[in-house]
Amino acid sequence: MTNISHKNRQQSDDKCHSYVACENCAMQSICLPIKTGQQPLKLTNQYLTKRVNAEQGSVLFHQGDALENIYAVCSGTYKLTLENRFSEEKIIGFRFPGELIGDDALYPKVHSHSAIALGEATVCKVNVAQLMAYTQTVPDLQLSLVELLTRQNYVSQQQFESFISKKSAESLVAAFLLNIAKRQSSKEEVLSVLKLAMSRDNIANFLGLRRETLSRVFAKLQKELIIEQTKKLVTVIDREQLCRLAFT
Amino acid sequence: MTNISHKNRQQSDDKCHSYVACENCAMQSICLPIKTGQQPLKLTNQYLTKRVNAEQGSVLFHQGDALENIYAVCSGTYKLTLENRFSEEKIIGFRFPGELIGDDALYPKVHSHSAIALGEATVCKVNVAQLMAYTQTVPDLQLSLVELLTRQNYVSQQQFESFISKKSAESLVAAFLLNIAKRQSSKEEVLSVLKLAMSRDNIANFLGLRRETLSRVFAKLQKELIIEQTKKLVTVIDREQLCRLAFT
DNA sequence: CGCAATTTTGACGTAGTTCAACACGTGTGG
DNA sequence: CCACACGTGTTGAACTACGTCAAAATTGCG
Repeated sequence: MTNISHKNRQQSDDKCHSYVACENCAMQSICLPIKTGQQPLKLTNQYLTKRVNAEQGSVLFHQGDALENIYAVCSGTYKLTLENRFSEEKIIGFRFPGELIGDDALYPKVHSHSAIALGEATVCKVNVAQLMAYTQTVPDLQLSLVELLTRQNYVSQQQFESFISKKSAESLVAAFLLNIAKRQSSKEEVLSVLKLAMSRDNIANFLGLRRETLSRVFAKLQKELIIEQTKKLVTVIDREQLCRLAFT
Repeated sequence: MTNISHKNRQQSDDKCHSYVACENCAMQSICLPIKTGQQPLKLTNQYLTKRVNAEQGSVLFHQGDALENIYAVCSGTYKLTLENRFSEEKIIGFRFPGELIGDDALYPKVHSHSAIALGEATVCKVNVAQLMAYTQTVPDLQLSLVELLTRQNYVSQQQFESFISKKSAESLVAAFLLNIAKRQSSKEEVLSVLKLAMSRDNIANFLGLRRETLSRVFAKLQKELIIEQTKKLVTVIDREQLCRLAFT
């Protein structure tokens, strides 16, 4: 069951959320179908719900849910989790503004994981049944869907390859930070101060490390003046060194 | 550059290759477009080349090559590899009959890894440019392509999820053997004798272990009467135990 | 402020790596 | 035909990175 809160909560002392522009969103190929020659708004409104608010901890879908919608993050961060046979949580990914959630369920029509907001967030929602209905009649939309799928396949592949080749805890962490930096940056502009919405436990869980190990790695990187950390903010000081570590 | 040998080499003392049936192949949705209402042969012949022979070590494409074709394995086994900045090989997957190769390059149009035959093999070849040209005019083919992509996305996702939950060497090996067994088996029939075309070094490389560690794990599994190994043949004796180990 | 959750630090155990030696099969050349 | 190299796989012994356990320090929140 989808479980999004529409309540407009007061922004806490978090910085204001920055919303990603549609032009930088992975969903754009099916949200901005200008090529269709139809009124874009009129068409997309049939299956697209824009900027739905979600509060901390709210769940877009649960592992095992039938596929109803796919989502694009507008602001905030989501974690994707698997649940062990004995209800241990395993984080298999994070999603940042401009990235898709739930699209990997298009084939078996069932979500293989859960998606949970880490803090307040907003998402755009695409109803799959309605989208599919439209692809039947609008050929260009189908083409856009192919494009979306191939791009997404590529993203998954990239992540897989970056993961499978890492060995030491240090290189995992380095690769993680660089990956986050890249995904939070806009095109051509490299971000060096990272807001991490997730806890250290979340990161350790995702990377398959113990929280203690992660803590020690961060401490080491800080001591070597490669990064600077102050609670949820991590600053990349020596990007080159970090790259070197990531590819070791 | 594609690099397939058409020479009909004498079968060595390997067992005869078993070719996968098209009905069990991941490519079927675009190879058997019976729904198109056209002469299937006439249509698919435009982009499909069936059962091309490839010899041991031959390369379908290199990491960095521009995408020309995607392939389905008919017989034999392929390894997919990344090359390190200093030419160490990292194996990121194996492909068995009925499975696709190169499809993940559909988006950036460049292969992110190499595909190399482990022994003699045959593949079916789909020319992407021609396929794409046809999808423009044959809507059902486009739909089939969407289906292929979503299924493939799903497969990647599954593999990623199995990988990211980092585990002991023993459970990695157990999961690997079960995975191989499942992929080499046909529907509903569980295979217990596995022909491993890849060397122990290949497996160790893929799993991120040292060859010595892998050897010790195999020895332990054999001592505990869970598997039986005679060079390239591995027999799963106690499937249940193997499952238990895989999920630990 | 005060309590709970998160993060860090230290001491110690262990799984897997590293290094080195050996065993086996296969191909090559004298 | 044997000698030798070479690729592949196995085994033992020492080493090390990460996990485990326990406790302290810091942060966040009512």
